[in-house]
Amino acid sequence: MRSLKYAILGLLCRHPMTGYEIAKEFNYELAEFWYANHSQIYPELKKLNEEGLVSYDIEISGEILEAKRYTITEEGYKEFDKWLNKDEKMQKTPKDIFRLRMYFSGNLDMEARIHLLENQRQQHVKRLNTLKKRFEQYSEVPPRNSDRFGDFVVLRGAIMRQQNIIAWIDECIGFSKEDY
Amino acid sequence: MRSLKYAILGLLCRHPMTGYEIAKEFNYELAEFWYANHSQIYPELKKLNEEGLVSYDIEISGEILEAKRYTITEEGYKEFDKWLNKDEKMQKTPKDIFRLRMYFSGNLDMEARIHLLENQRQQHVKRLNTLKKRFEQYSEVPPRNSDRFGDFVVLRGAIMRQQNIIAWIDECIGFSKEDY
DNA sequence: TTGAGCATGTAAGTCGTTACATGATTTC
DNA sequence: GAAATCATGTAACGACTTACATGCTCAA
Repeated sequence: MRSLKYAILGLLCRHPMTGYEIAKEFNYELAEFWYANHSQIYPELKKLNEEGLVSYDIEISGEILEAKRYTITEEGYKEFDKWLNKDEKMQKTPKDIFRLRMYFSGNLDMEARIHLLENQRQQHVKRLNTLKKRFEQYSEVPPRNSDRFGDFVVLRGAIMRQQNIIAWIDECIGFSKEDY
Repeated sequence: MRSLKYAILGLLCRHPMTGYEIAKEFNYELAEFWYANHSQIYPELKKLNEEGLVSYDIEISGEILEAKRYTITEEGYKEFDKWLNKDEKMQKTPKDIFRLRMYFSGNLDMEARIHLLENQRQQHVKRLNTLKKRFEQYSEVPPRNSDRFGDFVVLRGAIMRQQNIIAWIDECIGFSKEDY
């Protein structure tokens, strides 16, 4: 499916970037729904360049240190736009190790089960608070044709997702504590 | 991490199964949070057998057709139990192509964006209805030390997750339609 | 001068998908 | 007799992770 290809092209639509900057982006804002390590990004950029979808200029910092600043080409933009407009089948529900564990939780006693749930809950609450903090920067919905609109809706989605997981965990804790 | 290993061991804790049956399970109930194809399962079972975590007996249907029915060993159960009790770090948020698309939706005009959202919404509603139907079999919460308890909580989690995604999509549609 | 961050790359290995490959049994 | 389902396996490829490998720049 070459998803990484489109993730990179999409970022380059905004403005030219180096591989290093793309990697940072993939480990901060985008990390809510996409990520990649530099070891995947550099080869992909090389490939995109060979395919004529991006080009680059070399920038020098100090005396020697080189950085390749990549720009999307006309052809690259066309391909990205085609992808962006394409209807897609809903993706398979993602694998979730914690849910797998809960699926098998009949093998656990009450204390162990609740311990696992509380531990997971705590981590998700922490995550949620980070997201909420980041959300504070938006005093209103950004213009819908701006880049910030995209940032805004996925951040909102990430918050809702976290809240939902916490609600589920709370239900699970409740079910585990009740006596039947 | 060998997650597939533990998914298989967990299933075999319930009762002995053939590779074919495991594959079916991974494409029906478990599909809400785990899945694997037979091409991954057969080699894994072979490996687990070599490691002494499972054993098998050969069953014959008709005249010739052989099936290997796998049973978890004492050692296999011990390893599974150790894994099940282990606290785990919250997993990275899963990759989500539709969210990636929405992140870049500033490049789309209103009609195109809403079209994508409506299309996705429809698929998620359909999925939700299937899940709700499956949920009807539970008139009450199953005993918490039974296998059905695990089935129940993950199904409940899948329903909540679907509802949440739909709520997010609806918000996105709302934001896209408003005028600023 | 030392450490954090900038910057790029490759290699080995694991995980997962799709396709290839074969054949038996049951049900209509 | 045909089709669906049972049953098992391998091969090739692509996606992703972890580790290896190197060297520069800037600020404290």
